[in-house]
Amino acid sequence: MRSPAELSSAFRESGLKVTPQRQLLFRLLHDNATHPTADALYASASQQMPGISLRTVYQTLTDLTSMGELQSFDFGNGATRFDPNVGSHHHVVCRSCHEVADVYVDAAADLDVAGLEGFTIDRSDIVFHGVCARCSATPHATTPQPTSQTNSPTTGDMP
Amino acid sequence: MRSPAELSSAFRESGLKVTPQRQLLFRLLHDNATHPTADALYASASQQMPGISLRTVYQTLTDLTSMGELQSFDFGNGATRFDPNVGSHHHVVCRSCHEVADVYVDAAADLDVAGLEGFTIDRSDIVFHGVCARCSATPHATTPQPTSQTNSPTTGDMP
DNA sequence: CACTCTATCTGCACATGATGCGAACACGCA
DNA sequence: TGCGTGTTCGCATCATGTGCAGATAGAGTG
Repeated sequence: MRSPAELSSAFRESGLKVTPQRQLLFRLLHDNATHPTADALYASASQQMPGISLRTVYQTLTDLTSMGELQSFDFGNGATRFDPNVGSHHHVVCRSCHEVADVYVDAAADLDVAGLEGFTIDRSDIVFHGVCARCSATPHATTPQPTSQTNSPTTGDMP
Repeated sequence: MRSPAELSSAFRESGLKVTPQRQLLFRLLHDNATHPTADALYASASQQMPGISLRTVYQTLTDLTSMGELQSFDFGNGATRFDPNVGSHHHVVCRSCHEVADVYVDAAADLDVAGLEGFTIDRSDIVFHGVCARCSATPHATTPQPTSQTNSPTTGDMP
């Protein structure tokens, strides 16, 4: 997504208002690579602006998503996750702590697929499920932390 | 998943009981390519066995999934979908009617991926989003129907 | 066939994520 | 400063799932 300043301009130009709540969310989302849930953003926002409504967070996320400034994903862990990275990329999800990281798949657009007859495709999502380095070291880790990745790359197709 | 008869034997051999409810669900799921939700199965089951509990449907689906007889997927449409096809395959989802179809992706296991450092991957899901033939013809179709696909194949990578 | 043990079924309460609605509020322009 | 309309907020509501406990009924045994 664009910077908070650019978004503010874009909102005003579209006749939308730039409220403190929206500005706060712009800042919290900009360059945010943690793929936060609405609830996580609400928690962060509440620290800087006690009293902000969860409803407003949802509303703003929905608006930004429909404006194309955010992408939303559901990895089956109960809550929708939002990603300000709207470029072409895919994801890897830790099945232990549910941390999400961006991955880049070469030739993802050139896959040879059987069974698409009749469908007009406009988006392809590839999601890798596995265990992150931290959870591999601490089997029962549950608290996601910011970016941190290290060794032992591995890939496979198990379904 | 295996046939109702095979599942019944397998259940008994494992000390699990073969109840009419389970047998009904075995039948409803066998060779079922519609990727039903728990609620959809409950609706089907209720017709043949009025009084069956939604709780029992959920329980049985969970059991079959943990036994490896079913795969479960969440495509972000609100409800988990179940698939008796436990072989290696992927999916295409209609963004209009939410119909789900199986697709087969060549070389899905050989993708060249950047960003997996630190992760140990055990499963890769590829989901194509688009519009099915029926919804292309009838823009506002909302009622999923059994299998039916035809022309105009198209693929892309838009995110 | 009756008996018994125990897995299962069922109904309801509850948890969580998300949305609809209406009144009060405040951004942005004149 | 004043006004109009888009926003915010809080609460009710919906939907998918899960936890719990008593009633029920497989399935092996005598």
